[in-house]
Amino acid sequence: MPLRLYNTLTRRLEPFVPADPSRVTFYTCGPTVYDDAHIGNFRSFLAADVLRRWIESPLCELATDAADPDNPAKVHKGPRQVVHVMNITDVGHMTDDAAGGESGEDRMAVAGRRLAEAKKAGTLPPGVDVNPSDPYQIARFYEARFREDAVKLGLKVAMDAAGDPTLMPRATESVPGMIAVIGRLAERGFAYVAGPIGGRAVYFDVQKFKAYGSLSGNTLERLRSGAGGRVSGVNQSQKRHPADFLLWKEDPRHVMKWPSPWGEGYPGWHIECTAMAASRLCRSALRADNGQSRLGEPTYTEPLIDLHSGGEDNIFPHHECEIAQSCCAFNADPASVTPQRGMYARMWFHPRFLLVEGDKMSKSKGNFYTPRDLFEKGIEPAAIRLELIRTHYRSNANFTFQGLADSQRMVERWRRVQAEPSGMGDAAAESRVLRDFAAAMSDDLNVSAAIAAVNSWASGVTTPGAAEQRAIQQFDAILGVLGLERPRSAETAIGVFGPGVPRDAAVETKLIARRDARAAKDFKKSDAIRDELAAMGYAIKDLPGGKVEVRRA
RNA sequence: GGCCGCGUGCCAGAGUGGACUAAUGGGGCGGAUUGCAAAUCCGUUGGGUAAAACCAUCGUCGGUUCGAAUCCGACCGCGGCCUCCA
Repeated sequence: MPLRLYNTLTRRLEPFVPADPSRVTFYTCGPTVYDDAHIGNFRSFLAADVLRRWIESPLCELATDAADPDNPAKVHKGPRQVVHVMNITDVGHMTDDAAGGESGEDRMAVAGRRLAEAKKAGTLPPGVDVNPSDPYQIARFYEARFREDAVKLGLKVAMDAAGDPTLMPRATESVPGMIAVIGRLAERGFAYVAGPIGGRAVYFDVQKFKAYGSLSGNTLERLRSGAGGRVSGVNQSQKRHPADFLLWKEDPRHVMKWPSPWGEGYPGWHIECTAMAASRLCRSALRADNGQSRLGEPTYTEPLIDLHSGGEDNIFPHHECEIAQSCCAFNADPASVTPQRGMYARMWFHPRFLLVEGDKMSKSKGNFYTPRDLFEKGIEPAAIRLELIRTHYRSNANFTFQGLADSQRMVERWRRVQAEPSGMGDAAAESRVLRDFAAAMSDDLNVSAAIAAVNSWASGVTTPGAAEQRAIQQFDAILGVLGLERPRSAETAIGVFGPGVPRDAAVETKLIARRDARAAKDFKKSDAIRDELAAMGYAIKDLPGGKVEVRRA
């Protein structure tokens, strides 16, 4: 069965039919780097990662004819490569949303102030030396932390980018490409310049693009009325339509600025993705490297890329604007572009938000976690990854500590299937579970059902053999949990201190006393010691060989 | 205020007209194992019965249908967007 996905653009389940099934192009809107990414950000990046891994899997089949998707003669079985690009947004966009990104404070400056305070308070991690008044240093600092977290959680694009940096391009290094695209939009009459010299703004003219609104289900009329009283002031009054969005802002005093035909300033929020996606995934449309950029002729009648993803909040305005500016820069006839013929990307993939313990995640509620927070608690990356991917991407997932514990146990169970030495192996069961797994994944990436298939198969495996190890390896190529880094336990003469549990001499003393009591068959005493440890917040487990594992209860 | 999505058992979470007696995992309960635990393995987990029959159940109320967790309507609750956000 070929892969079907829910396409936000058409609001339908559709077969995924890339231009070239052996080389699929995929762009994911990546992180902003003025703070650490949190688990909600990672849920959406991980959903994209699972999708990418599934398309690369030999188990995945793709239709090659949208009109006849189930025809076995028109199915692509591989081998297949996915070129997956995820950008780094290191241009500091503005805090003041109501004015359309032209006023307020630069987010990178806000981050700098926060870092400066942390530096003063001495709460920066040891070994960190970052100058809080240099926006580039701030961006690189958070970017490095993001890459580290991403690799720990098995984000393949981050692992690949270690060898090929062009897979995770930086917005600040893609400005010439953005300027080229803006220039083309102005040339073709889709953009206009407003405001006085010294404070000019280039806007995209939404009324010139008929299909504007089709991704988010908006119309220009509704956008105009919905804008209401919230859009006011000088920036709005110089626009031709309230939904017109900023492409370039002239502002010579801005913290990050570049020269352009419209004066020294900074790019708008949406243009960076168009430039980076085109220059890395569709080089005939735009080549932009190291300050040189060259646009191809605007002769496209087909989408530039196969697949585009981002969090659900990106649907409007970000992706809506990205579609508009991309089609108007590259398509032969932007007026004839329709959702059914594909706009800029063939398939639009939007994972939903993550809740925490049933609540919206927010700093004020104290339910706001980064992967780092969880690593520090001794929770291993595999458990976090599984917890974040095991709910269907189009539902609001609920992150809970109970769920994290469930995920941890599942991972351990799979490890046993993978690791335990061999029996005969059951090739029939293997082919059955591979088929069920593939059917679930191909059905709009139903990871829960796929995991259910793995679990019911795994519970029937008593003596794993070659067939079982082969199967679990194929599943994990997609789920991506078994190969992740595991936190090490600290081992002493008697204790094995689990992840996140510091070695403690008082605990050691009690363990020794307990061992002696058990040797003397004084179980009353040994049980009392176990209770004391429980009161201190530790759970213990006797290991073969006499050592005792110590974990947090 | 406008637009969109969701609501499943103790919890998480699949299931979108008949095989739902609701997948799967966790938790609970019983058993094996253990000095006792933990971990692991086996069984069980709406009510009812010896077993059945029967009754109840997928936010609430109503409707469509021979048949509804699934389709339609209203209401309630939650989430998203309506130029910060994954």
